Amino acid sequence: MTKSPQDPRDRTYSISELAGEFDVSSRTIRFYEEKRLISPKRGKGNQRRYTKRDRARLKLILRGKRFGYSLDEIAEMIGMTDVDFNEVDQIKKSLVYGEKKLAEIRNRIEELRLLEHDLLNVKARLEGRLVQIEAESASTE
Amino acid sequence: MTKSPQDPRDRTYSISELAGEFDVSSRTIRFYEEKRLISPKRGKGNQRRYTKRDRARLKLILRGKRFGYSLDEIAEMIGMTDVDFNEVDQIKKSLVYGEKKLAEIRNRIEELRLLEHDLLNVKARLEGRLVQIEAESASTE
DNA sequence: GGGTACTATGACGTTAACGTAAACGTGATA
DNA sequence: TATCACGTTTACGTTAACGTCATAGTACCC
Repeated sequence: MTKSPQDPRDRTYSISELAGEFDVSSRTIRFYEEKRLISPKRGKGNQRRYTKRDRARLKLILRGKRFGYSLDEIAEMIGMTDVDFNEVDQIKKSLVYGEKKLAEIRNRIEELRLLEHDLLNVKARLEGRLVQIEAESASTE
Repeated sequence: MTKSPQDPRDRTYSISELAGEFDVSSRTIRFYEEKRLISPKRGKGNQRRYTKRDRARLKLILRGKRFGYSLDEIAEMIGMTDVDFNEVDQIKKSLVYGEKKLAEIRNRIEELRLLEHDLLNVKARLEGRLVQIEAESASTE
């Protein structure tokens, strides 16, 4: 299986296509470019063309944001995926950094479980209270 | 088991105690008060005294922040825990809201798993590359 | 080739979430 | 009672992350 001249995987996107898909403004995407988080090529008339890879990157940025990471932190994380694939030291550093991030993520998952647990408790108490109120009103009818 | 006049559970905290414990500034805690996220009583000389309940609330606020929730969103969530315990409609509304939040949390857990997965992939590729480099250098020694 | 819909580049505006500094009160302690 | 360490309010400053123009080029369609 080789690539034909017009492989569908070579598809690119305009800025507003991506903006629409991910529900952010074009300005936002350009802003990410200013901050060097993403670097699309330019096509006809100097317009930005985003590859699938660019698209995946944007997705990652937005995902990071949803977890409260700042753009600077995300830039670091992304840097990790852009390691010069030949520099041994770089690779080793990236692995260490990656381990840290993994630990962080696992921590967050744990914390979310705790939060879920808290909310379930509140819910149980509220439901209990509802039953109680019903019982009371039934006894006074 | 009843409460003695000086039950240790009645312990309160000063603002800097909490600030120290949670590693935020006093200003930050006061700011949360401005935004009505927390409402400590005042003690001697008009100083803020935080109960265990206040402390738990602060913890919740900070946890929410770590997940990228804005203070306004956190205010809403907290509102849920302060429901008037006698208003049936309020309780029902809170339950619906709680369900939404639970779904959100479960989504986030899923997304974090995906992120973890992505990072593990990157890691595997980097490690593979390391082995490859070693093999190359060994063959040219 | 004229309209219209999209895009690019500035540049300034806005908002949330604090930081920082001033000016002052309070409480324990030497 | 003077000196701290800590607290209070008020107010202005700062930064990240965009929003919102204005101005101008471009592209596709009839």
